[in-house]
Amino acid sequence: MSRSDDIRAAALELFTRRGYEATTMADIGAAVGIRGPSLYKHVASKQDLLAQIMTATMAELLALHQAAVASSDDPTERLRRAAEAHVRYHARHRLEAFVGNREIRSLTEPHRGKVLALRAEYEACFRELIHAGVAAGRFHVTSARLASYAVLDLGMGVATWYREDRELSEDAVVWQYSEFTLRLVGACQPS
Amino acid sequence: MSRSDDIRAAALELFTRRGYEATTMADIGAAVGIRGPSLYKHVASKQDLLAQIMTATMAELLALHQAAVASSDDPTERLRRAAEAHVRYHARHRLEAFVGNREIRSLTEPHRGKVLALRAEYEACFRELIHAGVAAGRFHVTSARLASYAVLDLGMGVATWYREDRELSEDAVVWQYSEFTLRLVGACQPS
DNA sequence: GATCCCGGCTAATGCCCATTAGCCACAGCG
DNA sequence: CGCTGTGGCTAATGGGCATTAGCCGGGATC
Repeated sequence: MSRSDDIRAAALELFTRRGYEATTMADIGAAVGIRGPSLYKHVASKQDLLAQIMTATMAELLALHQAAVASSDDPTERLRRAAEAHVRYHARHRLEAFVGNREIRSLTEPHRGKVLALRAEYEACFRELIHAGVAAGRFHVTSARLASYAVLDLGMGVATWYREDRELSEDAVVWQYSEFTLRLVGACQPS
Repeated sequence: MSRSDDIRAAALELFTRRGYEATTMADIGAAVGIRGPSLYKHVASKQDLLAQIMTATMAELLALHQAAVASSDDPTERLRRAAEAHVRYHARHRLEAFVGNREIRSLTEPHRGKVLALRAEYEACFRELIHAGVAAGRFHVTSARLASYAVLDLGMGVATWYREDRELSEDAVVWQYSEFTLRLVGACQPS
């Protein structure tokens, strides 16, 4: 289904640049070289397009997170890898991440609940990771909740300003930001 | 002009919750107890409402920043105060900050340029602050640009999740987050 | 008391949009 | 060669929206 994929990609691009509400089916059609109504031969609705993008994004993010934290038992190392996965995803798939974060309010109810649940689960994972580090005396923060918000927000910020063609490589950003994360939770000695 | 202020406040609330595109003039009118068309006795247009909100927000943020950094010569103290002002604004005026960050793409051209210029100026201030600290050997980051993005994103994140009625007081968030900022740039010894 | 204007209202206006209906070309298959 | 299904098109449907026009009550001003 190359056509459907093209359409999803075009929609993603437009949702990112203009927002869901400001994007019309005609716009999406034009981006793949057909008229608006023809899109309905490939997708159920505009809303469905958004739902597909957002659920796939959250599922992928969660899967990457699970894989990252499964690779170590050390709290610091687990958080580092989780932060790396988080930042790398937000850099590499910045369109998906951007839309995933900003268009939740445009999702209608059967889907919004699911996406919010996945997001809450993701947030809880980070909070738990930080909590474990604090309990082990490895991190030093007064509020694990606040620290987890901070760490998550760092990644989301990457999705807003990162561009592939800058002087900053993906690896550079990932490395720096996971360093920021560890400093933030007080896991690092100053180098 | 209490009425105009009420309208701006209602628009701000709705733009935050539903987004600019998804908010109708009728919605805004209903929020202040009148019909949509009657709003035009008080405001020029929906777009003008957004422009007023966004330019006022950026101007206020910049003014607070200037006041904060003017109060010290020490790089660490200047960054701390700038971060405090940044976070405090994003907590106390979270609606304004939220809309200011998310609806830039809904602003049409005469205004968007101005708001983007103000925002660029604000970002440059932080970058300069961090650069100065690095030059003085007080901060330790490989990229002042990256660090400034991180610091700014932290504040913007606050505007997305902060609520006045939580267990976390404004001061608690401000203090924690400015601590995060200083740790992030490597200005803190681990305590 | 007449006038004026402020701030409401309802009813257009003109447009845009998502989605549906119904048509057609054509490619692959029998 | 005919059939069928795929994927395009245009036209219609039904609705919503920002904005404008034009009306009106009522309080302030003279």
